[in-house]
Amino acid sequence: MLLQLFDRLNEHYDVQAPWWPAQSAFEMMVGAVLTQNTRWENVQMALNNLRNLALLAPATMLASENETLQMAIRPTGFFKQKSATLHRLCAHLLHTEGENFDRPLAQKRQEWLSIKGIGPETADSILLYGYQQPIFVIDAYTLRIFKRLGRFEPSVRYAQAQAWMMQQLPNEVALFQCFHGLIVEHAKAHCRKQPCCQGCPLQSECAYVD
DNA sequence: GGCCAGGTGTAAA
DNA sequence: TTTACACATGGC
Repeated sequence: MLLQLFDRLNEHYDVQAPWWPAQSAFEMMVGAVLTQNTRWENVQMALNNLRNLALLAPATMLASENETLQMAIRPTGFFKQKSATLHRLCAHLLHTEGENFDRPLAQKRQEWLSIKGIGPETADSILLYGYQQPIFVIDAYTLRIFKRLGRFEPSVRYAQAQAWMMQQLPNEVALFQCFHGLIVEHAKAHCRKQPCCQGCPLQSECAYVD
């Protein structure tokens, strides 16, 4: 049934794995931090600033002055916290450069979660889109849509929602990437405010309000 | 002018 | 363990 939902969305939106809009893995990771509780349009402004300043590489970003970095990412809000998180992210990347990726996925996830400013959604996004690891990303859109569909309890937790999704899906990176992308595109197009609206491909299933 | 956005960390109940 | 709140800018 979850795959049916995937098919339904897939018929309405043009989403191809890996979907995440970025020119490099590092840019993807930076975007994941910057989009925390922030519109993607604002993230794009910040990414353009960083690109113009040649800061879209771990070494140059780590070497950048905190004030420079803060000015560049200001459009995304929370710029003091995020600049510190980005510097920690760069340090982690440079420190673990050249390491083999043979450790269990759960362990790699814990390493990312240990970085202050990187929580479950950001860590899973980095693993799925930056490292092509099979883990499902839960975001505000996912929670909202599946609550409305009556699939999630109103009080559902991140780990619970993630386990529920992954139990029902084949463990495939491209599927996880595509499905999450479809959820985001669908939410942006149809599920911002109202439970449902004209042209919503999930209208027939949408019976719940937040 | 008020509300919201692809979260996270911290403190208090 | 769960809930409340701060963090901040830009667009509608």
